[in-house]
Amino acid sequence: MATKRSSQGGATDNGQPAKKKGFWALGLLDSMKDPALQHFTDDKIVVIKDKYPKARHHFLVCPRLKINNLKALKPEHLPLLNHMHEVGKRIIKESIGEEELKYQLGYHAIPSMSHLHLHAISRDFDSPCLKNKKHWNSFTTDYFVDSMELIAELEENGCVDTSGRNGEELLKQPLRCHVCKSQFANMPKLKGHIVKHIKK
DNA sequence: GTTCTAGAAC
DNA sequence: GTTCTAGAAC
Repeated sequence: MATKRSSQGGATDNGQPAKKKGFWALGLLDSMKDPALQHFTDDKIVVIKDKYPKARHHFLVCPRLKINNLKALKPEHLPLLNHMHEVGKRIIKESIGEEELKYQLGYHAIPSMSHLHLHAISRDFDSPCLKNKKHWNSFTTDYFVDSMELIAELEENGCVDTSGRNGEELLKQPLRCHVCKSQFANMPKLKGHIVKHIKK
């Protein structure tokens, strides 16, 4: 067999160009529909486990309503955002259980995946899937938009404006421990360090 | 979002 | 020599 990379997402391999540009960016919509990945659902939202968790506990809270990004948010979405926040908080707490891990709830300023999704993630960041600077800075710099702050901004201004943040810049920031702010030259050194902050 | 890998960094 | 990052392809 001429084994190229096995095509994902049901694309055929015989020159059938089922591959649109950025097809992967819609993967979240497929994951939402897959009962095997659904951790919790109600009439407003679907909660799935992140396919590549960046910490010991990592969930995505997705509204059933189609909302493309933070820019599309309007005051009418506030009840939904509050609901996502509350359910996300409950689920991450339940998942963490007895462990003494903190957590954070929020959105990426410029997400890679289409469709709005709230990250509910424990703050150990102890995961083999957390591999590079972009991963790290997307959760530990202002690239990560805190859910409560986002809700407050929408309440005050009637919209969410992330144009003040330079996403590219934030992702290139030096690697710093999120607990003690120590700086590290590379990912292995950072990862070796952060586990020391986890109470066992 | 991930995987792969060239070449920079060590 | 090996480790690690970062950019292209997917």
